[in-house]
Amino acid sequence: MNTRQSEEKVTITDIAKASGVSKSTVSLVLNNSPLVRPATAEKVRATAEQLGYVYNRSAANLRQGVSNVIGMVVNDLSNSFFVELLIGAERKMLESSYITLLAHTAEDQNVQRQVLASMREHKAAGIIICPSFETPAELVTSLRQWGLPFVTVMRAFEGEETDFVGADNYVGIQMATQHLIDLGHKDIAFIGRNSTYAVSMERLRGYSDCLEKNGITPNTDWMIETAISLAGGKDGMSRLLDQTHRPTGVVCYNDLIATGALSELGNRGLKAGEDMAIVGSDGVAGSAYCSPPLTTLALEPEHLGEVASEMLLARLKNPDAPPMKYLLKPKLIVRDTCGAKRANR
Amino acid sequence: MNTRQSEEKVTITDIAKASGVSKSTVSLVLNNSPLVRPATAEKVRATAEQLGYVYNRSAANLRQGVSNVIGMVVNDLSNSFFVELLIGAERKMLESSYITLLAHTAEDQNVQRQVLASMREHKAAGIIICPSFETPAELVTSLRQWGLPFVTVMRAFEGEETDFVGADNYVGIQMATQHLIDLGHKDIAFIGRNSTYAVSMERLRGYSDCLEKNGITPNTDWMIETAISLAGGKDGMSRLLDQTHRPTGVVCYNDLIATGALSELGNRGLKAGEDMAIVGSDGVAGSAYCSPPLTTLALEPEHLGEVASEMLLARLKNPDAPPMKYLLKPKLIVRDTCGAKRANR
DNA sequence: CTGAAAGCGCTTACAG
DNA sequence: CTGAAAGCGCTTACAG
Repeated sequence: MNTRQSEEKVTITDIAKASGVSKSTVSLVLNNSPLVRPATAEKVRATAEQLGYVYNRSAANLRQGVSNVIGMVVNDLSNSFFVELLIGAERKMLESSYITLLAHTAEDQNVQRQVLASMREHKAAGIIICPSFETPAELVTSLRQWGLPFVTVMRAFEGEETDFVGADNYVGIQMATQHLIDLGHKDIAFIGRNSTYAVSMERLRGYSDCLEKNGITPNTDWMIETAISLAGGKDGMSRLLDQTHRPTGVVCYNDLIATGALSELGNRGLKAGEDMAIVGSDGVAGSAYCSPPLTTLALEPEHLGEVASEMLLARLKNPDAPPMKYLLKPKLIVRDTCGAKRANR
Repeated sequence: MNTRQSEEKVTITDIAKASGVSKSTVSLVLNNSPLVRPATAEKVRATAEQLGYVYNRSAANLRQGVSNVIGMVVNDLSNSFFVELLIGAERKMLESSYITLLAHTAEDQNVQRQVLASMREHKAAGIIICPSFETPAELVTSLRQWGLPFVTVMRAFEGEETDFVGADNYVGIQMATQHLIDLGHKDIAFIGRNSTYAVSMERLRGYSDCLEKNGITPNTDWMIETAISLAGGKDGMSRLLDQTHRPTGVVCYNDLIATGALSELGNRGLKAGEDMAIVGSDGVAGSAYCSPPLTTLALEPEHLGEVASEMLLARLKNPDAPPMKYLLKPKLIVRDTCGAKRANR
């Protein structure tokens, strides 16, 4: 790269002059159009390089009416599940020469509104959104009206058919619950009930239905309402352990809750997998390094992120295709906190 | 918002016509210029709203030569330290009405080069960068040549005076090591040596110097080289425990390593804080929920992220100010893995 | 305080 | 395969 010229801004007009072709041809070359003779293209590219040319995306965006940025709206980056999802999605986008405009809403509706508006102003080509708590279904209407393609991740909008990537929460939690039952547990609690949050209710229902299917009457005292966080998990376990009649097993809403619960167990000198069986959900990278290693459900967040990107890319190519859905079927990862390995000895 | 009109794209020209002023005035109003009479501004704003106007940033960027996006280049999102840093930085930027273009390099030089080039094309107003492993100092030259303001986070460039936000690694690790020595340990190992990585060498030096200052001869067999990851920590601890002469305390490069080490300890039926004293570094949110809770160094990643944003914002306001530095002094957080609480009983 | 005019750097039909 | 021309929607001096 020639350092001197790169200081002054060089445009396609300069390249055109220097290489003896028209602006149009330069533009075509820059966009890898097959219309240009290879020899010409090569010459143009060499000139661009030599002049220290930098493509100006703002100009292209203005002209074309869209940009090559993809908005990524994430509700909770303090949960590694969403971080891993973000990593997968971002990597895939980069491979397709898009770049990610990130916004962390921290479950705040106002922030979500603000960033979405900003992404619209930036002429984002599309949006991947993990909606924050209690996002009204009208958001879907707005996004459509704006002509902004989007795929929804993990949290579906009630009554709306949108492109969606998620996991089968109901089936997953049933597998987790059944696993505990198969190990001989009858007194099983659930930590992470959150009535304002559809996914929580879905998982709770999976837990509850599974108990009933096995002839066990669900105990509402054991459906612990907490914040979805490490602190919430710890607090939830604490409240559970303070009850006079303790359960022997616990299904946790997710790995964050499970990790917090494990921590409280340790504080009380109790051992997961021996004194109490614990199962999480999500299969976050850290779950394998809990002490003891956490039995959980693999939801493959990074994979889900990649799928979300691919789906959005497909949507951009084909705006009128029918709504797409990807529902991952969780797999049980048996590690130590459920006690299965001990039981097998 | 009027739904019908928002479908066709309305521009400032439309607003100008509809409200009986010139384009210039509309532009001034949109940018909150004090030059416009309040009554006029109000009228213009109402018209804009009514027509369903959407500001077109691409046009503004083209005209102004810069955008309102800030590039955030992060080396390792699988380390919560950087995630928390990102959260802090992003929130601060949003408050200042910037929006974050995120790139995760996953310690890959090629990806880093690619995303930086892309951010340049997008006319990013500035960059916050946590450089990936072995980033050559020439990157600084490029960035300067490009006229792209940036602040470097955590990893400084050797021989380059750049705006920098980081922590005093040397002093921090000495505090951690001294804490173990004060608890009576003499045989202290270090997990997370990585000779290609300056921060690791800095922390290793803090550990080593602290031992010597206390009349203890450092044992190179106990300076465990590993990947900086959960797996690396687990593996490092495993190799340490396989040695015939085991240490009684371990200083870990960071919380990721410490968490992995804790996990291996648990697998072997050993208890941190009793059979082996462990200290981490970084003070990631999850460190409080390890089992047992991790004694570590508070580096306040979220705060560092905020500081990085503020520093970049200051730099944008004042391009010619001398280089700025922020070096956080770590604080020791005593929890359970060091055994101090037991010792005090 | 407000308006008329120029121009930022691209892309895209349209000719040839 | 290549060129001339128009225009995307803003902002910014410059007048008044």
